[in-house]
Amino acid sequence: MQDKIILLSPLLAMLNKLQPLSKNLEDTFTNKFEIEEIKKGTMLLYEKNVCKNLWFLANGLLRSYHNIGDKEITSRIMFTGHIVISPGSFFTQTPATESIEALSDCVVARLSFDDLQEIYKKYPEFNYHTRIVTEQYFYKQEQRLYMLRKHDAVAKYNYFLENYADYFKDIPLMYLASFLNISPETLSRTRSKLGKK
Amino acid sequence: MQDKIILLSPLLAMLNKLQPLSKNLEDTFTNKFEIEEIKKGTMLLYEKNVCKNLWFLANGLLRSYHNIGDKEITSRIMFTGHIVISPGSFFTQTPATESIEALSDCVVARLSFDDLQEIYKKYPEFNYHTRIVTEQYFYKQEQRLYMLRKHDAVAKYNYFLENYADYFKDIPLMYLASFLNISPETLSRTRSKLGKK
DNA sequence: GATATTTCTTGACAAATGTCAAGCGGTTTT
DNA sequence: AAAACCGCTTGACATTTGTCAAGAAATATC
Repeated sequence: MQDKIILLSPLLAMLNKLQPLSKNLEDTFTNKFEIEEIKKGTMLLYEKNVCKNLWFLANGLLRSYHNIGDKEITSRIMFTGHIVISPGSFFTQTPATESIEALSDCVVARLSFDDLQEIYKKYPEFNYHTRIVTEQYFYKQEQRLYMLRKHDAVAKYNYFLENYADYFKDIPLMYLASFLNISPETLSRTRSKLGKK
Repeated sequence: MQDKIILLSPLLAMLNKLQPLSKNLEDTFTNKFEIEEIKKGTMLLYEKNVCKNLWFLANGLLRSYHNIGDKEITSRIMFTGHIVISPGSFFTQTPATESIEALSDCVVARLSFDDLQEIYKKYPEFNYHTRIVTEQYFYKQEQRLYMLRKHDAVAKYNYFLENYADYFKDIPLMYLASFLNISPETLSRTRSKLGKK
C-alpha cells in the first residue's frame, strides 16, 4: 500500500493540483489501482480485445501499434507519467484497433473501466479532473496531427526535435520513424543530412 | 429566445441524453448562447488570437486552417451539429495556431469561455457532460490520425469514402484534398483512377 | 445572360519517399 | 569467444506524390 501511494504520487499530485481531492476520493481512487511490474515485450492490450483498463505508467516505455499488411505501424509512444488507454476502445468499451506493448521493463498501475465508473458514481466531482485531463490529451493529439501534416521528412524531424526529442532518448529509431510516419531508411537519411542532431 | 431554443435543441437533446440537465442548468446554458448568422467567408477566429468562444454550428460548414509558407493547410472541416473550438487555444486560453472560416452561410450559437466557466462553477455536474463529449471528440481525432497514417492516396481516399463521405457532399474537393493531406492534383487523379466513386 | 472568377482536371517533369538488398556494429546468447 | 540477432546505415532503383502550367468545367458576379 505504501508502495502504491509512492508510485501513484505523481498522478495524485497532478489531480490535486487541478482541484484538491477529498480524502475519501483519494483513498478510493488509490485503492482501486493494482500495481504490476511487467517485462519488456509484454502485451498490455491485444487488437480486437476490449481495452478494459486504464494504466498509469509509473515507469517505463510503451507503444501502441496496429498492423497494415505485414507491417507494424506504431501509432503512439507513451512515457513515464502518462495515462495510457486505447481511447476509442476504452471510452466506448468496444474492440480495440491497436495493440499496446512494453518497450522496456515497466511499472504500471492498473485501474479497470468498471472501477472507474464506480468512482464517477460515488464521486461525481471527479468528472472535473478527467474533463481537464481529457482536454489536455486532446490538444496534445492535435499537435501530433499538426506534425504529421508537415510537408516532408526534414520538417517533421525538426518539429520532432523541438517538441518531443527529450522524451525519445531511449527509443529505437525504428519506432521514432513510425511515430513520424516515415520509413526507418528515410529517417536515417534525414538525420545524416541534418548532421545527426 | 424561442428561436434560440429551436437552434440549440439538437445540442440540448444530445446533452440530456447523456444525463438529464436540471431545468436551471438547461436555462442558464441556453441563455448564455448568442445566435449569429454569418456569411460565407466570415472569419470566426484569426490565427494568433485567443479562441474565446465555443460555437455550436446549428447550420453550415466551417473549416480551420493554418498557413505554411504561401499555402493554406485545412486542418479540420466542421459540419452542422458540431461543437467548434480551436482546442489548444480554447482550453488553455492562449493564442491559436489556426484560423476558422465559414465555407458557407452559417447559423452559429456562440458561448464565451468565461460564461462556460461560470456554468461549471454553478453547475459542477456539467463536467460530466463535457467529459463525455471531449472523449468523443478525442477518439474521432484518433481515427483521423489513423487515416492520415495510411500509406498512399488511394488508401486514404477509400478510408475517407467509408467513414466521412456523407459529410462532404457540398465541400469543394480542394478542401477534401487538404483534409486528406494530399494535393488537389493527387486527389483528382486518385478519383479518376477509382472511377469517381 | 454574358463575363469573370474559381475549381477541377490533365500532362510533363522534378522531388521525395518507399522498397529491397547488402553490410556494419553493437548486444545478447550459448 | 563464436555465433546469432537486432537495429542502423547506405546504395540502387521504383513508385508515389508534389509542382508548375494550361485548359476545361463549374460557379459566382455583374
